[in-house]
Amino acid sequence: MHKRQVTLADIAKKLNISTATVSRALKNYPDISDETKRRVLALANELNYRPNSIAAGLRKRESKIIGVIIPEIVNHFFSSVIKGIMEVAYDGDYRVMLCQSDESFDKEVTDANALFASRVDGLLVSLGHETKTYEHFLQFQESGIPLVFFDKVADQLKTSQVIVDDYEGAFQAVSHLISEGCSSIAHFAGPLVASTSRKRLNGYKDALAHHGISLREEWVIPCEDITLEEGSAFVNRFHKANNMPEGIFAITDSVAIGAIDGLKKLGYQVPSQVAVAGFSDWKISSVINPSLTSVSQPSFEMGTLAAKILLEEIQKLKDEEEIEEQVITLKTQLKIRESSLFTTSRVELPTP
Amino acid sequence: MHKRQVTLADIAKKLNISTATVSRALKNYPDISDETKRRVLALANELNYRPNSIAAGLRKRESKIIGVIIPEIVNHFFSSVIKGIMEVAYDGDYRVMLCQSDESFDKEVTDANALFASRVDGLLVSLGHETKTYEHFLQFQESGIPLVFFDKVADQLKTSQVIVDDYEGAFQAVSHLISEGCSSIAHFAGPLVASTSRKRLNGYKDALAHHGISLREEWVIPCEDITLEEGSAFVNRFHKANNMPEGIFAITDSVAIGAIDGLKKLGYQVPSQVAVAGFSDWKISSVINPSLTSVSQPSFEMGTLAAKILLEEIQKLKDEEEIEEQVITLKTQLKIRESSLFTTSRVELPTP
DNA sequence: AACGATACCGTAAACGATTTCGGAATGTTT
DNA sequence: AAACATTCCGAAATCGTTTACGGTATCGTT
Repeated sequence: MHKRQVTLADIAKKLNISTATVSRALKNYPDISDETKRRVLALANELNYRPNSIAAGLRKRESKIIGVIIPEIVNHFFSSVIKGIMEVAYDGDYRVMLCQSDESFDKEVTDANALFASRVDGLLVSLGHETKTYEHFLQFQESGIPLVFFDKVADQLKTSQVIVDDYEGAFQAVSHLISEGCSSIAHFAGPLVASTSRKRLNGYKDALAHHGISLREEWVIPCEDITLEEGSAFVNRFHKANNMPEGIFAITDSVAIGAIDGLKKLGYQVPSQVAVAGFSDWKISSVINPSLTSVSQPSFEMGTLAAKILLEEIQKLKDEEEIEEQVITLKTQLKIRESSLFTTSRVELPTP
Repeated sequence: MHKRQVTLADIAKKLNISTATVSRALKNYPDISDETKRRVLALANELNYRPNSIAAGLRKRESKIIGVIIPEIVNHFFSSVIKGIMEVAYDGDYRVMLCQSDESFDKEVTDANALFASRVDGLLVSLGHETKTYEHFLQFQESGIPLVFFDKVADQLKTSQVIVDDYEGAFQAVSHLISEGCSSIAHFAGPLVASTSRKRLNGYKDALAHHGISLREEWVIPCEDITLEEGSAFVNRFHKANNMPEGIFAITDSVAIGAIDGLKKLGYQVPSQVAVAGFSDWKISSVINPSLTSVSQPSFEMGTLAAKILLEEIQKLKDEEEIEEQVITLKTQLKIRESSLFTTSRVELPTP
């Protein structure tokens, strides 16, 4: 094992005082004389004493750690959320234990158990696609450990949530495509077990209905991996079927960008033949060609907000105050760019 | 505070045995009778007992946590590295405590101290730009806690490192631009305190020298934030000075993409008037227009490798074996795409 | 009957910090 | 001088698990 590290007892012994006094001196308690404080501080500094927060955690029954479970970290949206979480955690003097479920239910369960075993003071979760049951989160609720969901949430559980208005965002994006002249719009959807995917799909459907456009089931294709490749593959499929819509609304920007790429390679003009809109507004989406119309989600704010709510609940728990669950819905913003500016130079497609 | 959670003592009392026996039964020690094990397991299950790894950590003097410090998480390269780290950690039954220094030296120091206080069993670090001194990492070395650097490393410290061959990658990229016909090449460099930035700069310089092209200092501009905007701003600066090079080698893809965007807006043809190459090979780089030539770094492998080395060192420490520092250099791969395919339709620029 | 081997389990001391309770010493007030 | 307040500090319990050490009971062996 490692070399023994400096402890309170080491300092206490050298100064011929008790560990209690050392502990209090270091924490600047009022009932320790300035002289003693000075001596303790000096020696602690000299010996390079570092408090052992594991020991403190055991005694105080708090770890100063918050757990985070997300489906995937290599993802602009989630990494932004995490950044937001980490900033708030840092300011509140909390550490972040990060787990990636990799969209696997088993991993999510294992991670939840591991975080519980680590006695995190609170937990932030965005669910994976496979998750349909929530027993692995019950232990937190039963033990009274605050739990906040964000983005992909568990509606069945009574917890705080921070989500974006996926429905409204999708509705706006599709309405925009329609107002630009698209009379037929396909949707490259997400895996429909995800709450976000379902809400976007509903927004898509309702926008069509609202504008009197009938839904065609074959134009709703759910992605599995949500990749550039899928976007490309789907437009190829349409092309082969000789059934290309005038607009495409994709579950996220990667799929939209893949679609644009596929369309270009097939010889279609974007947006004059097929307009495209995405979701998430990746940094990159504004500089690609054509720049991509997309629904911007406040990912960083989602992270800070979720973390703030969690820390608040942790604090209230300490103070034995009542916790009431909050559900916060953040507004999206439609960023209109070249990929959907349809009317400028509309080119008729051959009728299928 | 939270509700009391089930402990070994609870189980022991109910079964009228000692906590020691319960502990051993749960860990399947051979000197506990099957009957007792059965009863303990059954009750533990019924009460939904969860081991408190904080207590275990204190007693065993190991936390089963590895710390990770990176400059920035909203970044494809780093998030991929983290993904690699987390996979290895997961398989080795370690938890990951993640800190983001935000390129701030003070935050890096605070994070290092916090991770030390949490008694992580090992630490993985990629340094921030501002870091010039390394005292905050000495405590780990002095306490014998394994420390592995990756990407942005501290050469002054005697630790294992996993890096990519930035020099060679840059050399290849610049040589490629030259072979495509660029007789003048600018470099949008990174902050030169970073080891990676310096190596890429050296690769750039040596490639020029190797091909008999003289270096022009005004064509080496160090970025500060490494953003799309900087790439754009720099080409604007060249344009205003009426001094546009035939090729641009950017420290990373975001800067390259920003440069391409800026060039387009200024009316330049890419690559026929100005060729561009980036570094990192972001996912997005292959689908933008023109697709971006870039040096691909094995980020995921870097993460898995660094984590594996760290876990090995932790294991060796336990077994009291000798640890010898390894320095592993991963090869880059030049992905040649449209943005640098110069010769096809070379257009002369007006002489400055 | 005496001894050793084996199987099974308990005692108690760690791990390092925190905190409750209280004690001693000094000063202050009546 | 007695009573009280204040200042400063220590003893010891505590958090929950692990583990070195030892103890008892049972059985087989000679």
